[in-house]
Amino acid sequence: MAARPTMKDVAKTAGVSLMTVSRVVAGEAGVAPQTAARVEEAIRALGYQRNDIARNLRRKAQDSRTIGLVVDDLANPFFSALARSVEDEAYRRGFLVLVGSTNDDPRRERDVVSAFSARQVDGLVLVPTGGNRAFFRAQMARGVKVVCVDRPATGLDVDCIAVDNRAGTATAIRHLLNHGHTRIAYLGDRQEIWTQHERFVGYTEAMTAAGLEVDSLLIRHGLRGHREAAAAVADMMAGPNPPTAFFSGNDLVTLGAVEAGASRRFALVGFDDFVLADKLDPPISVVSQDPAALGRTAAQLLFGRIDGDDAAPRSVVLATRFIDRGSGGMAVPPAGGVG
Amino acid sequence: MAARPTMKDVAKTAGVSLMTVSRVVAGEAGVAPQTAARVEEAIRALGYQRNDIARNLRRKAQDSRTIGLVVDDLANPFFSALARSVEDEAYRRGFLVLVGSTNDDPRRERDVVSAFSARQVDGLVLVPTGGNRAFFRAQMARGVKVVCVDRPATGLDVDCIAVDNRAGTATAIRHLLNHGHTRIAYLGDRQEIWTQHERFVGYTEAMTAAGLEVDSLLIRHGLRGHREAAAAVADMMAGPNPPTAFFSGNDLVTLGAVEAGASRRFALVGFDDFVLADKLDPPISVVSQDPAALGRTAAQLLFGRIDGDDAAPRSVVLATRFIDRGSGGMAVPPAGGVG
DNA sequence: ATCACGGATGGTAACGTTAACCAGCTGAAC
DNA sequence: GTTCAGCTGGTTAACGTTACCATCCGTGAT
Repeated sequence: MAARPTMKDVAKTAGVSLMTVSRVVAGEAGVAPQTAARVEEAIRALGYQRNDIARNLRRKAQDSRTIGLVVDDLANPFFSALARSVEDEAYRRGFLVLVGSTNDDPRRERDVVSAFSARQVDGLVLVPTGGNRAFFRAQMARGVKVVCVDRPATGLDVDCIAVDNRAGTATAIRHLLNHGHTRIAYLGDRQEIWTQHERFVGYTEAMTAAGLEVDSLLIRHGLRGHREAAAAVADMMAGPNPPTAFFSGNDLVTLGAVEAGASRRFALVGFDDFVLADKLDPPISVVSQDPAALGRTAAQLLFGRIDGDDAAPRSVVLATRFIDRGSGGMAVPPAGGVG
Repeated sequence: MAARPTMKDVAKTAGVSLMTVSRVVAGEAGVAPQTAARVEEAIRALGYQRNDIARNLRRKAQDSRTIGLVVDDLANPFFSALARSVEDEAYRRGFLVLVGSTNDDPRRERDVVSAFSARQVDGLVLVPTGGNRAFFRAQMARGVKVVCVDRPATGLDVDCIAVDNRAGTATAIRHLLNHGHTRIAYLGDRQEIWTQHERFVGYTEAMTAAGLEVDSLLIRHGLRGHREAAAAVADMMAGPNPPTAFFSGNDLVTLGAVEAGASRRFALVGFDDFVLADKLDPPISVVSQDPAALGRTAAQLLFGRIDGDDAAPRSVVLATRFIDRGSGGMAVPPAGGVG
């Protein structure tokens, strides 16, 4: 409860001026060793710690050594892995990280980013919701550097790190086609989420390229979480002429499909790798991406910007990796099709 | 790049004094509606946003509306679920959250907490490494409120939220005993981690209570991550007189055991529930705890402290839940023991 | 003895905001 | 017409730090 000691207190105790204390604390040259020792001693005695709020205010020209990290949901393994690698990069550079989850809600995104910006963050690693275009433009005009991860910010001229969602999905679909599947269902989260849209386009393109029509009865968007996904699968399987294979647009949806299809009734390939995918029966084939690499790259790009890199916005596309574990070959229909 | 507008700029544009702007921005009464409107207009025109760094400096008596969250590893699903619920509570109250991972390294913990404290956080939700006792005492003397989660801070008089690790473990061990197992191996992370120690004690007590000797060949501490755990299992199973059952001290170790025992060669019960545990073959029985509840409770307690609650430190113990999925009944030895 | 110089230290003003007063103005009551 | 209350708005001084400049002292050259 005792008021925190300030440089003034330290100065009084050490019998020197405020400025000398400031110099010692900042590790600047130009202080005699004995004087410095006396100051250090006073600092220890009082338990003094610099107030970085005051410091940041005074030297506002410099950066505040704080960044903001805004993701969809911190509890999601994909985003938490990403967050950890952003935090590691920040720690290496002596930066602090403010975090916020948006829940894919533009209003909460706005709240969070606004609060971060009021705290004078130097930059943001952002998984954008898709809203708040004008708002972000205003933030960037104020000097806040922004780097998008996982999804680009539509209509915003910023750096972006993401994977090639279309190509990754197309590979997965071709894998299913090669196993003889033609009735391949698509399960995805809300189409407004850029990654989901891209993956759906990849699905459509791969199907069309194979000369197949996309059956709208086999398409489900807007699946939030595994429960809804499981229900969608059960629903489709109960209908007439069910699919023989499913493509799932993210890890949670894949989980739902696994729950619904524990009895090997259909083939399944999902986007995003997940823990124990290889230990299931059958092991699940996936399109895998590396969230830690995404986070690391994003952070590095952001710190480059903070250090003054003002080249044109970059767009980094990382590759996905298809991991064939066998689940694409289940329940292959007899040759000849359904005619 | 343009310098951020300040209240001064807004005042000039609106043709009022600085104080009037401050009052409008803070939403204080005592400003005529028309004047306020003029100020609002200027704010919009300039894109003004309050500088909370300056604000916090001036009103240091009040709190800075920022808390720090320090966990072992943000990428670990357990901690990320906890983090998300802490963040939700903070968001509801208009607080910001700084995060840091310690990697169970007291030095990094110290770095991170020190930086948070220099930023004048009002409180900390902390998963303590076990080191830095004196350091934390100093921080708390400065007025930083601390609440520990998952593990108590030994020798520190602070609030703590954790589960009953001994009782949870004992339940698991008794479950295995009831299935006829007597050679039950213990696999855990570093014993210096409080939870691991507690779980080991629970194991020992349950074994002794059943009149069984604890065979040191069946004990492995210090397993960091699933890979080491899998190797430990393989090693034990290859030895003479292998165990018929394993208890694993955390989720990652359980994962390793699953990897090593995919072929149902032994019984297994683990601490911490995990995604897909029920979809494995066999489904894995676990002692489950609720990380979101831990985080929520910790945050609520912390905000209570920040709001002035200065009652004696509380210790909240949440119950664990044993989920029997069948993996405890595998490979039951023939009655009569090993003689 | 004087001067220039460099290293050490101190004084002062700012950073952007708010707390605590204080000064006008209006209008109503006497 | 004076007074006082009530409201609006302004002035000043902080918060804890650092940028900038001034001062002081000892040394060596002239």
